[in-house]
Amino acid sequence: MTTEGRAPLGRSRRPTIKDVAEAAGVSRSTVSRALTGRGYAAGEVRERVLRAAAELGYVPDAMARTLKQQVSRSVGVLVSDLRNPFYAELAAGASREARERGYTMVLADTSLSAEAESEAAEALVALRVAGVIVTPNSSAVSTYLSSHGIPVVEVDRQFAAGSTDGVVVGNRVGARLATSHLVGLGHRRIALFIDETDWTTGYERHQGYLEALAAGGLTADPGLVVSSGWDVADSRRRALDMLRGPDRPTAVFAANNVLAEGVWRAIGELGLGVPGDISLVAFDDAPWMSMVSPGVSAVAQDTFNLGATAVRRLHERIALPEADSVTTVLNVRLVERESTAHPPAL
Amino acid sequence: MTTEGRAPLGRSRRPTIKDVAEAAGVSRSTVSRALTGRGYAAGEVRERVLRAAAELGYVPDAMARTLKQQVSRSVGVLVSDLRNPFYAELAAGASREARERGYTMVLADTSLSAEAESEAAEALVALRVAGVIVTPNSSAVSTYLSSHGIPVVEVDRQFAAGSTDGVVVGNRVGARLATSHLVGLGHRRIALFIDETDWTTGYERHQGYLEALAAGGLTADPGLVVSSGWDVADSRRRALDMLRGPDRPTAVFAANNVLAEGVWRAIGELGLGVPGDISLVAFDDAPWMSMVSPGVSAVAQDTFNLGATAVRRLHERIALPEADSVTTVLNVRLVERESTAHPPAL
DNA sequence: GTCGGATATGACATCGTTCCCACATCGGAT
DNA sequence: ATCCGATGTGGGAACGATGTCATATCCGAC
Repeated sequence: MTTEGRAPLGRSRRPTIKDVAEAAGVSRSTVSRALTGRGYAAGEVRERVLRAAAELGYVPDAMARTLKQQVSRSVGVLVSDLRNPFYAELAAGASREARERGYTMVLADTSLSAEAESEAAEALVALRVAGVIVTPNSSAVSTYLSSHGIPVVEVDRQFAAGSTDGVVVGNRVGARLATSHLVGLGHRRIALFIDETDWTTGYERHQGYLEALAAGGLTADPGLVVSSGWDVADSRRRALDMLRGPDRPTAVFAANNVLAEGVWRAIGELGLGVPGDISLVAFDDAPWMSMVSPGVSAVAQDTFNLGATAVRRLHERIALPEADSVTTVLNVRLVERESTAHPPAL
Repeated sequence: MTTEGRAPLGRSRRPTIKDVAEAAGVSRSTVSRALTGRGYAAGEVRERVLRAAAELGYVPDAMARTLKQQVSRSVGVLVSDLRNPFYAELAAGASREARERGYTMVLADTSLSAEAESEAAEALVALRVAGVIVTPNSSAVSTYLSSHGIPVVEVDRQFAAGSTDGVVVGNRVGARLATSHLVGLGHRRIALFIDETDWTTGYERHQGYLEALAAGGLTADPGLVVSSGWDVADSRRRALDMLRGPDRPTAVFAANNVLAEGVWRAIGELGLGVPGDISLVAFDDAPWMSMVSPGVSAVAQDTFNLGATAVRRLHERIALPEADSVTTVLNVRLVERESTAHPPAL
């Protein structure tokens, strides 16, 4: 609490490199060299500096450093919806990997809105982040960030394949796996619940579904492909409609965990038996799927790893800005639980 | 792609305020005034500047600005585990509120480790964030950050009540609510699953449990209070032990969603009926609790709002650094589902 | 015709770092 | 004695923004 020296150190001004220099009786340059390890600093002097720094509780100003060096140690992470366990886990993976590589993570939840996404992107440009990983809602983000010279990695889905790096999962394979599983059990009327087919995820999963049907010698019935909105409420509503209607399917493949939740709730409300009346398989293995009874079969993706891999890719990209862009595809696997069985006998 | 002027603008250097100034034919000062709106700028000039800035795609460097102004527009958010829906939702709430108030969010997952927490805290000091909200693992963070003059808000649990702000929920009330509910149904052997009782959350929930027992005229049996580890696996193991043992309880109150999951799984594995053989109520209403059947009764906290409120509190604190510290307590409510009923007849 | 306020703009120091350069000292070789 | 490389250290100019201050011009009032 005692005020020291002539400068109004007063209550508490953060110590700067200058304060450390004075305390150690050397110049700012020397302190910088001693602390960063770049350039000469005699053993005894280095020790003195380190001691002074520790004593003052000196923490170098990342802003000033970044400004001078023109490279930041922060990466931006843009995800659609942290409340969805998929994105939360992806962010968790990114966080761990970022920490391990010495990056801090600037995160924004873009709420599936293109506007929030642009705003966030601009903030990241202002912060001069070293790179960004994003689950894009449009092609605008990647374009915008790239135009500002910021490396981008698109995760989960891609809008700018070819011009930016991507880390995705085997959507087509996964969808085929899930659908084939149903076909193999003898189902012939298999519905697909999907939110959009413009994004790569939706498109690929739809394709995988169709491929599996074709491979099983089934003709695809467009009436069985339900374009749902992105939320549980809408999915549930549409599932109720479909399951109440005539000629209902004997199995449903839900293209993501949110849609699966809607379908699951609808099934429960209608008092239908799973898998007795209807089989259900989901893309993306959310925690609840292993908690409910019967457990829901699902295509599991290593979401945590998806985030971690994206940060690794970004790190490499930052090191080699001019290298050709790469899309990494992570494998998925089908987790069979109790929600899938033979269709009911006629 | 054409190189312009004498300076090596070359491929792409980010435009600075100087570039805008030259393009608009004015000085840097004028550009600054025109863009920030602080100080004079004639209508025509302002327009010219804005146009030049837009044309160049100029985005002010937040680093330089922060360095000069000595105040940043970033807040730090430190959470224990993004994979836990509780923390994910808290982060989501913080994110939305941060965006609304014009802050960017620097987030770190501290993995329940004190070491990661300190590291992250130091990074936040280096970044000169305007403030930090944290779900603390120890008292060290708040102390450390405060000593560097950074405002802190502790969320969910408090280690530094009195000296820093806090935003928590009515833990004691909630636990009493849950336990009383069981007592009211006629249960006399009610187990408590809890991970630790050093943190305020654990302590208060334990107290609430005890109070409810006392109010119901029951004597607390220490053998019914299970100190579990923090993960599902351990909780499950201990639940198996207890439920297999003699004289098992007729009801369990799990002090958080992770413990509840362990207990739920154990019950399922043992083939016990809920609520026929055993009633279950949880603190913290995780998504799966409304998905499973029977639904799990739970003390619901508005977790999203918890994060949002913390950011609001932080914002106020930043504005008034010297004001007395405040602890905000959010209300909880008991959501009754089907996992709680009268104890089995003897 | 000069004064003074309003209106506008630019020069320049500054924030906390880094790092290029100049410079100092020293021991040993010529 | 002089020169040289090796070993250290400090001075000072950046980085990109802001904001204070000085200054320039104009207009109307005395």
